[in-house]
Amino acid sequence: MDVTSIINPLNNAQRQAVTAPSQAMLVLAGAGSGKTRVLVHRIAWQIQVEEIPAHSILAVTFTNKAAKEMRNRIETLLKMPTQNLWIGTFHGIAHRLLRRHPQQAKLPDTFQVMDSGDQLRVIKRLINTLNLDDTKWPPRESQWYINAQKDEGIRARHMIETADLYQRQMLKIYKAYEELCDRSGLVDFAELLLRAHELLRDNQDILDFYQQRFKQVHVDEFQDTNTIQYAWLRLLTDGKDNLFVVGDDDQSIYGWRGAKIENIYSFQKHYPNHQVIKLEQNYRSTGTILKAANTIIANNAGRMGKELWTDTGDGDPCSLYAAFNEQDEAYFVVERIRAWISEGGARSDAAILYRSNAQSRQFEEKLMAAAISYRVYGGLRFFDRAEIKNALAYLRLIANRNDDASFERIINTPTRGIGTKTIDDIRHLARDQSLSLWGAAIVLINQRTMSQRATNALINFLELIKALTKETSDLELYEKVKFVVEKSGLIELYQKEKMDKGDEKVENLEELVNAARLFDFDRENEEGMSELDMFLTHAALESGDNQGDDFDDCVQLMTIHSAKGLEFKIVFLVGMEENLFPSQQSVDDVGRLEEERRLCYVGMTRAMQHLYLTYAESRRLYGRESYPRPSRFLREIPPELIQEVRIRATINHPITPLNPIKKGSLETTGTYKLGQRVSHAKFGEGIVLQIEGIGAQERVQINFKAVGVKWLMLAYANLETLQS
DNA sequence: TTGTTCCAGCTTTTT
DNA sequence: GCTGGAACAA
Repeated sequence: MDVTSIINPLNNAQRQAVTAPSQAMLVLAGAGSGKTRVLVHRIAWQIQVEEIPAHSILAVTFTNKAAKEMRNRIETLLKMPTQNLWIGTFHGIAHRLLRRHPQQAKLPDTFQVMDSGDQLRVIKRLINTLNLDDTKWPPRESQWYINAQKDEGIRARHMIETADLYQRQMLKIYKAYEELCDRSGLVDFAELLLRAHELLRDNQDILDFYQQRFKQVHVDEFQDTNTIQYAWLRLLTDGKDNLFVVGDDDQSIYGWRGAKIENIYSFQKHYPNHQVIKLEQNYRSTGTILKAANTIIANNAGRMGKELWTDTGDGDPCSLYAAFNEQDEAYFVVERIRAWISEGGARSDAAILYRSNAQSRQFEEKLMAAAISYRVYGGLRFFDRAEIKNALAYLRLIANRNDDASFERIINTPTRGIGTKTIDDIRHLARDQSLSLWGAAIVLINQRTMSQRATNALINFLELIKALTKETSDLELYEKVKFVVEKSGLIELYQKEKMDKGDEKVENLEELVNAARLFDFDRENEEGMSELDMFLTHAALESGDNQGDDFDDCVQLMTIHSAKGLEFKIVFLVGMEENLFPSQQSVDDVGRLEEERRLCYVGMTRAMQHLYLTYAESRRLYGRESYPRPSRFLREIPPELIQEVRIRATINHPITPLNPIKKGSLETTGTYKLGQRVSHAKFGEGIVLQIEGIGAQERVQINFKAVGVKWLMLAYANLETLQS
């Protein structure tokens, strides 16, 4: 048997992980250390060497992209297709289980998946129906609350009503929401996971079946799992020590949405026979970048402990640019990118990473002005567009009449004379009699209590849906979509739209038809599902790539969060300012601050060859000028790894009376550097945090061990420098 | 029904 | 200070 292709490309630690006998395993994989490679080769090893049938292997990821990439790489390595191998996202796998066992999961077999936008709309409606003031009980907050409960495995019926008004109200909404979802056959993302967990927990035969089927379970990005995901994994692997997880506690940046870094510690408790392997050799970045990142992350407490290293040399120092303002910052970055391109660098190898999306604008403007093509990640995805969601809502109503979310969405889109009054009546009747909106509409018509006009309009709508259902029943999927898009009146609606947007929407609808035509059933084949159901599920679970075309060579703009897992030759980490990064809302809480620091670590380790850090001394934020201090993370980088870029001579400093002295500049004086340890006769030992002013006005800010942070006039302070 | 005005909100995001 | 959504007027 030829195993050299599986083994040869691996270093020692990787090889150890890949070839280990079946057992619980925790692979702590640092950034750029070949995490995916280990997973891919491990699975290939099990199939080819340990002769575990592919259908007995499960691999779970968080994103569709990661799942796809993993499957492709395994197929390339093994030189064979792997349809039997279960690789998918937590949500995708959970969905598959629910489709296979709808009765045991207590779901109608027409159930549909609802994305978070749908969920929000449903909750918004619900709050209105409950006659609650939605300014006092914002739908977003309720949505967050409900999902947080579900992520912890808590159902409304598990909760005890307390005296707390907030809790009582949230519980009321949660309850009503659960009822509505059950009635409509709607399943949100968190529900997929929770149901799948309950399915296994409450049906011993099903649990036995899958426990026996899956000889090996692999998990990618384990540090991002939440409570219910981990509980589900434990059920599947209960008593079998066959859970292989790969993760990096230092790259846990999704705590705010329920990810439990603690799962890594729990894993070690729950699987006492586990083995830990650390992957610390980095194949991406220069030694300098790694050193800087290592030093920063070392400030976090409670780490598993890892230090990245490389044998490819130090490379250039990291560059730091103190911009005058956010305009100057963007100007600087674009100039550097221009230089990079003129030296033969590819645009797509350059990335601008920021903490929050709002920061992208200056860079877009400057790039546009410089005629450098760029792509901003994280906008609306294809299946999230309103026109697409409308078309899908028609299709969903065809597939499941009780889908209230879709019913509401399209009952008057395009407008067909069904007003708020009629819709309100339907809603209340539905709620009073526990009917779906569709059912309530029929009752309402039969009651003959509405005006003739409203009744006719409503009848027309119901007839339209019935007609669409009937006339498309024998059509191919793409013909169905085409028929619905045209006959629903959506095309017509958008054609009439005056602004330039209308054409685009029509094009998108045509693109939807095309997507249906290209939809690959074999790949997605799930037993018991119609083509339409499969397509709708695909739309909900994979809202389309916001990935740019790989063909386009353009500069990449994205948040640091969305850059996780990617790498670029040259990276600009911009807006390195207090209250922006770390975010204002995270500075008061140690845990959240540490997550920001991990985010910084993630951002820095995206860079392969060169890392630029920039901050602005003045920034317009929310319409007001602010004078932020440089990010504390900058101070955590050893100064010798940083080279400050100064092109200030070419930039005119407008005179701003508010900012007479340069605040928070990181430039070094002759004697003192940031991070320099000093000693003061009265205050004792401390560390230089900031330096400002010139000559006799020169002041330093020092964090004294004994007395805290103080500003001192350098001329009088008589500081003594200490070795660090 | 459409266009206008007003007002809150303002990290990060995948499924 | 800008944006998106909701409320309002015509």
